[in-house]
Amino acid sequence: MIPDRPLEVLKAIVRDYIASKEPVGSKSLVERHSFGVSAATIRNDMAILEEEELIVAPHTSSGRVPTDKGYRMFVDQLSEVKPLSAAEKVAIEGFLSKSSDLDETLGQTVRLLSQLTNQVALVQYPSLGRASVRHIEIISIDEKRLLLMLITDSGRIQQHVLEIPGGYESGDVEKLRNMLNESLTGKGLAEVSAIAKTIAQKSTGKIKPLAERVTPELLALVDANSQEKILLAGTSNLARREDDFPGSISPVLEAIEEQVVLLKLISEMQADQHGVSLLIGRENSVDALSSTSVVVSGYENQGSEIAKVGVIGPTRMDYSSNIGAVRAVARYLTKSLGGPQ
Amino acid sequence: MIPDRPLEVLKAIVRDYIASKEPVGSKSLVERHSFGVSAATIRNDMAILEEEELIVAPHTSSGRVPTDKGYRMFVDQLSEVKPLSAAEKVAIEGFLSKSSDLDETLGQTVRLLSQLTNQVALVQYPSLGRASVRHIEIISIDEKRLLLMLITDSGRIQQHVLEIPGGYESGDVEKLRNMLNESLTGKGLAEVSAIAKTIAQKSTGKIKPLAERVTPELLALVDANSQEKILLAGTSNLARREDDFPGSISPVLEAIEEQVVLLKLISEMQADQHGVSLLIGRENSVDALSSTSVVVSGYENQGSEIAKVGVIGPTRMDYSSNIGAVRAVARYLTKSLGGPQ
DNA sequence: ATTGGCACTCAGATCCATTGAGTGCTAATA
DNA sequence: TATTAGCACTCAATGGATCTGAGTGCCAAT
Repeated sequence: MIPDRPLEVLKAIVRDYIASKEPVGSKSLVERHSFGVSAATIRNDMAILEEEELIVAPHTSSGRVPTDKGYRMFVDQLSEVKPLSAAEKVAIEGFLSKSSDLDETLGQTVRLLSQLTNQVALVQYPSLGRASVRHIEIISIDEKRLLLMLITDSGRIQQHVLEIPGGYESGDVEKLRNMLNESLTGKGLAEVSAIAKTIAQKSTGKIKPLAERVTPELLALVDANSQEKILLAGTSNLARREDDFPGSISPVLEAIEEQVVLLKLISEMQADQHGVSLLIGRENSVDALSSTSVVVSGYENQGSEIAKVGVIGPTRMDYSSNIGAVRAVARYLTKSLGGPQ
Repeated sequence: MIPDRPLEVLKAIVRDYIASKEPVGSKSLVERHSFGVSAATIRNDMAILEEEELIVAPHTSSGRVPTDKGYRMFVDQLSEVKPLSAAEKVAIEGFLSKSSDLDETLGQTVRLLSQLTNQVALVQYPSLGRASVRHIEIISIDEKRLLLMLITDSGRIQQHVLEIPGGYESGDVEKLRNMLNESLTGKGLAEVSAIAKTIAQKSTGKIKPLAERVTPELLALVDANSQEKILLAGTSNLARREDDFPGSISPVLEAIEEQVVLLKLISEMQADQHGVSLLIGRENSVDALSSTSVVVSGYENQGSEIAKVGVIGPTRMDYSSNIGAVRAVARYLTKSLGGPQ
């Protein structure tokens, strides 16, 4: 539909605009790229692009700026993403090497990604939806308090302190723990609810009150944590690009801090071509984020995607390297979880 | 040293400036407050204040703005802080009522405080420095992996997954756990290091390799977590007050995200008069934070201060209500920890 | 000690002319 | 038919120049 050279012109416009932040005109275009044609010809091509709403002129007579649609075409045309530099690879490897628990890993990942891209990085905690129980533990803290823990196969650990006003006997606790583990280990979280209830009912004698105290808390734990969660890093990177946002950045920051919104956004995204999915500008439904783009990729554990990791920044971002970084980090994260975890 | 009326004038200037963001002049001052004297008189008073560097004129002939020193005098004169509104009290009580573990409590606290004050709120995790061991737990995750947990008396829970390439026997694990708990429960974290080492040495037979694998990790756990930690919320509140920062907010945001800097800052602060301590503008040593003020208060567990909670915002902030909110939240937090925890 | 009066200052708003990068169109050219 | 040179036109941005007004500092009078 769109001829070849105009497409090249679009790419050049996007690249120049990303680099300079200035609307780019026909003259500077022929200077910086060797199209082998004159500025007038480029102008004709630009007329086509404008016709297709891939670029717009901010003011009647100034250079052109890519529209969301223009950026979209640009990234869809992107045949290969910018590979990471050696230094960046070293950074990733270095971080990968330390095996540690999920919390630490995700915390480090998100900071790493934000430094790599100079954008706001985000990582979603593995959703408990598809997870299954690896282990349930009940630990005595003191005479009247127990710590209930739920460990899932994705490595996520949830805990809650519960008080037993009347105290408890450690033998009972152990029995209950064994009962719970026997019937729940390996089960999907969705099933926990039903099973745990029958355990509470079936239990007899001294254990019964304890079981009736503990199982609701266990359900609350499952529940409270099928609640998704996102880790953010590098918010100040957004502020540094202040002038990429019309008016003020504060609504943008507010929207980003609003986990629910972000979660909805990224969970609806489906990976495309490069294993990475992105929303450009108004492609996302959140008004405050209309001048930002989101780049995410899924990361996996045991072969299936468990959550997403990515960055969010101004529409005028370096898509190529951001896509590269997000993809790389997602892969390494997958590897990292597959290994020690 | 400074006569009465000029002091009143200073207070009025601070209040008006906080409310309006406009440099305040003698005329508007006599209009809005009933000093019972003329503008010319106020001007004389202002000359005194300027002499003392409590106020400055941004431009040769415009109204005056408080200096850091002026704000300082203002808060030191503050006899009583603004009490919380009924709605705010309800909010705090509501949040207090849910007993939950430390992570949740702190997370909710920091969000609450940020909403209450419309500032960036921060809460420091209880420092492990003075904490002592409440319980050590080792949980089997699967054949080759153990989860090591350290629970301190402040309720902080630390965990780390460790791999035992050669596998282990559950009996050994239990023995080791008992040994560790017997000798470490109740001990201060500082002592853990020495004691744990002797345990590793004294242990014999089958347990020895396991002990030698586990104790270093335990130390790492103690170590990694005497590393202080801060929780932040409401970063966008800073952005909303963009124009209170000369140039750009981004260096401010960067400084705030830099936990180390923040930690150093607040750990050096000593509570004064209202049980709250504050750093105003350049009173703090971080350059990027020269136009912000920090308001913190300590919160306690078992009678001694374990960490700090507070807000950070532009120097031009409503000190009275922020001090009130921080103090209230610190108290409730103390109560909340004293109760369920 | 306080006040009215007055000359003075200076940031900010408003207006205007200039500049120049960039456009769209047309007629000529390959 | 595609490309190009040429040209008139547009309009944001820039830089004075001028005006305005809030606010000051000072002095003489009370």
